[in-house]
Amino acid sequence: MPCLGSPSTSDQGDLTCLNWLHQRGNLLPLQPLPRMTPLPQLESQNPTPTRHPPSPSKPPYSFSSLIFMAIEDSPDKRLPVKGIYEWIVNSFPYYQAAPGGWRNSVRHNLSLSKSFRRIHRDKGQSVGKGSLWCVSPEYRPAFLEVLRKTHYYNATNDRLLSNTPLLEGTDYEVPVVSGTVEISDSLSQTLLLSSPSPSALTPPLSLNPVCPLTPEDDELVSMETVEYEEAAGEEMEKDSLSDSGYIELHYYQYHQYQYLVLPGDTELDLETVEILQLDAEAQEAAGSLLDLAGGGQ
DNA sequence: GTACGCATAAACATTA
DNA sequence: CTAATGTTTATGCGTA
Repeated sequence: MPCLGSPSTSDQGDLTCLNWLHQRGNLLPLQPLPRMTPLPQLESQNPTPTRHPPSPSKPPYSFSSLIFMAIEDSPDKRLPVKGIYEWIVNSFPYYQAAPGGWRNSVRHNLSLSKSFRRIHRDKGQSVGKGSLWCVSPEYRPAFLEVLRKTHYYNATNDRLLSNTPLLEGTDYEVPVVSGTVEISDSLSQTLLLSSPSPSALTPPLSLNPVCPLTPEDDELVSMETVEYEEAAGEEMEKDSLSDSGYIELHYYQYHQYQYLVLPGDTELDLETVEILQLDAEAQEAAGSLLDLAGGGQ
């Protein structure tokens, strides 16, 4: 599905689209990152840095945002912890020299935040330790909003930033989204149109689940698999059914209206969908969305 | 003063 | 056993 909102005519969805985010060069600082203390291997490659303070300062992004960007920047929209580490280190040299505690913070965020979901690796594909992590689709708009605000703050406060200790000497501005930015095919499939509601907290029902819980992806636990295994009485991951990926898989968006299409073509309005999402999360391992919908099918 | 979000540290359990 | 990973608790700080 193409990016709704007619990219050629609409600027509205630009910042909610991740075209700028997906492009490594756009996501990351366009200029070499300044650093406060020399990083030998990098300094040797760039012996004459321009206008650089000696050391990289801390990026203006929270750990949650960093994790989000790392996952979003991955081809499959899912990363192991190690992959998240690597992305952060590669993207923000601050963390190359930073004490190791930030890795603890990353893991802490992954575990504690409802924004991220853990996916068990397939046994056959289990190369390396641990699980893969993805972004919960319903939290993606909030992340985008945070990044957008960070972007605007940085983009419109250059002078202020230069006087702000936290950002002093940094160039972490997320580039202004341009309508001419090329969009990869895979990303264009996941572009979402911002909700008509101005509220960033309103889940704007992405067109595709960012957390790729697609049935055809045999590396992940599809909802069909969940239902099957639950029916078979096998022990399931605690919150797998509360994963709104089931809902997201059936999202369609028609112009400004969004519907949840339940199996059986039952359409619900946005408000009902949101209630259902909340209920689904509150009632983890709830047996049936149809039951939540009030008898349903 | 309080609540909240975030960062950080640490202890502990699990797993490859 | 070791290291990586994952969970949980505690604490401090800044901000609304």
